[in-house]
Amino acid sequence: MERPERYHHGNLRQALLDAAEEVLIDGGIEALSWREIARRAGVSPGAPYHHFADKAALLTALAQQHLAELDHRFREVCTTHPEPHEQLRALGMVYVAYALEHPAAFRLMFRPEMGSPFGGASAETPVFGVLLQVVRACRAGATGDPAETERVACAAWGLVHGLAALLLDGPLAALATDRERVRALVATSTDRFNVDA
Amino acid sequence: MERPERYHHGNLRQALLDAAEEVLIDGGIEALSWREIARRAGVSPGAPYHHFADKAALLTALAQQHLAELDHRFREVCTTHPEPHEQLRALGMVYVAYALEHPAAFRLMFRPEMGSPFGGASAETPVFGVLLQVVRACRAGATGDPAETERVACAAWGLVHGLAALLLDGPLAALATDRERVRALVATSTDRFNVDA
DNA sequence: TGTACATCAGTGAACGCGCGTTCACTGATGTAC
DNA sequence: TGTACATCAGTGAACGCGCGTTCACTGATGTAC
Repeated sequence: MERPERYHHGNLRQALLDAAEEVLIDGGIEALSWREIARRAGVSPGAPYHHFADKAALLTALAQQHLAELDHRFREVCTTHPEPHEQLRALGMVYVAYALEHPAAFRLMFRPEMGSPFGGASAETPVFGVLLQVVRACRAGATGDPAETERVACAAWGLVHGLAALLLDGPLAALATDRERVRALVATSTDRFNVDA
Repeated sequence: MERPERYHHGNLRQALLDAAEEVLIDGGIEALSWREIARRAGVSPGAPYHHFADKAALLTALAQQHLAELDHRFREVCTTHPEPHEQLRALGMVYVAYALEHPAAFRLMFRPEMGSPFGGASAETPVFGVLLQVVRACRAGATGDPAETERVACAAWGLVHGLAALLLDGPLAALATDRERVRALVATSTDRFNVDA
């Protein structure tokens, strides 16, 4: 926020990302213009080009930053909960909570023009990688079809992602502010989903 | 498409909606500008104002048109399948299929700036109304908590909505073209979700 | 330690663009007598 | 059936706007000697 009043900002790259985050919070995705971001960072509209090739590059970087944070929270969940089924339930809660906590950023990650910052659905994919591991742990020992395991992981993701999406921009928006009802909805959802082989 | 070459178009309102649908198909939501829609309808940029208050009104009407179509398909499913659990499975398939068939329109319905054309999640809500009815039928006879029934319906919606969203704009996009794998994924998802009381 | 100079990271004015919307207008249509 | 006229549904030029990006520039920094 503070104007630099000088050349050589120091770390304009991160400052731009922070400014973009601010814009995202204040005005949503609509407000996310190159010029507005530069304005917030207290810098001329040409300056960002020294750090990002274009607007898309900046937004991609921002989305990836959030993705990394969500991945971090996922891993945390796994260390604080011992049992895989418990982990799964907690992951769902964390996922929906993150979406409600950072609505605009969450939407940004799934904008069609972003080209899916996740990059796919494999064990190496951030966020999904953790989910897949936990689903595998739930099904460990059983002689299940690996393809089915993957489908189950995708379905589990779909479940919580759908809840998040409906709460943010869908007909469940009215519920989003009631933390307890959201909690109950997510609990019902995950409890009724059978991961086991 | 055909230029009118005359005043008094006849049914410009629907022609504009058709043109907007075309734009949506060809260029996605990004391309959906007021001027482009008028251009496609073969009409000057001022003309649409006789039929829609502004751009938002046109887009809302378009979204509602799709919503009505999806609702129609939902009701069809209920008449062609006798058993509620079967209906539920079929509804999931239809929902995801509609999203993949009309990707841009599906996205449009859930754009935050659209203010959710659904309008909520009650028995009167299009699409969800049918879903709720079917979930109730699945749980008929049991002495379940009505609030739980509603949560289950929301969860079921979340499940298929999430799958659709991940297939359209998420990490499952690569799967979207493989109809058989999509089918299997949706089947796994719904089969593993327990609606019963 | 001091100086010369290349490089880096900013400025700010300017570009062309397509946008949504307005407005005075005009031709076609429908109605009253 | 013919005419006068109000109303409806278009035209197309114009508005101001903010946008992403470019560009010649300039001040600050770091390095070599």
